[in-house]
Amino acid sequence: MSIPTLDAFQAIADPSRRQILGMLVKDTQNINSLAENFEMSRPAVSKHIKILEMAGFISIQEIGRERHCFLNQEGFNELKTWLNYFDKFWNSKLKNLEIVLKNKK
Amino acid sequence: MSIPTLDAFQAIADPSRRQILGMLVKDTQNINSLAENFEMSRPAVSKHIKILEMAGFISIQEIGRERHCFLNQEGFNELKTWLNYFDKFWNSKLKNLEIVLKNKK
DNA sequence: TTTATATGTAACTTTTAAGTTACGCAAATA
DNA sequence: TATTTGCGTAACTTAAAAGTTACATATAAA
Repeated sequence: MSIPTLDAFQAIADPSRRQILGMLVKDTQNINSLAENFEMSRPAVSKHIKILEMAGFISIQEIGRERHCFLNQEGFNELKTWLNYFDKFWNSKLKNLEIVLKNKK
Repeated sequence: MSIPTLDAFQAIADPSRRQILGMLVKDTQNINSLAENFEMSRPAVSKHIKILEMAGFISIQEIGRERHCFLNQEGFNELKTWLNYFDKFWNSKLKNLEIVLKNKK
């Protein structure tokens, strides 16, 4: 785990981290209740959460000694922006096809 | 590099691989012309391309001894599907807010 | 037909990521 | 106030990813 990355793409590369995000769709959860769902140790889950937080996928609200995790749209938006860039490509390809078909007529 | 992964999320985790995808937006390119843009060796680029292909981000058309790479929508769609799942979450959060505001009036 | 080009692959090294255990510390509870 | 709970972190190990060089091979060009 070592140094946590800030990169959104790397953050979601790990299946456990995607699973954590999936769990937070339903409820806000603290670190321990998230960790209960995994085979791995709590510190391991804790590190995953740190990576997700730094990459903008989750935010954490500290309530006493507990840390409540919830989804943060930022990270997701970063991915969307990237995907949108390629959508322009598909759209222009589609347009080219239309032009070709039009000329054939 | 070793065994190429089939996972779309892992495929785009690597910055060089995202760069390769970016290069293919403009033109279909063969392996060598893609490799020219990188500091790393050609075999390294070749392996990245294999991973991108297996994850459904690019397709390859063999023309003689050359292999022409172009974007494939499949991989991108896999990511979109994943993101859409979370969009439901944001939408329901928004709806809850609307209900709260409505009740306040 | 010799040579150059475009590639894949195997064997290896290096780097990085992911996990572990052992600890410390502050907040809640008994 | 002693104890339990909910964490973070450091030090370490293991596993996987990313890169390298050295080859082999098929196609194209001289």
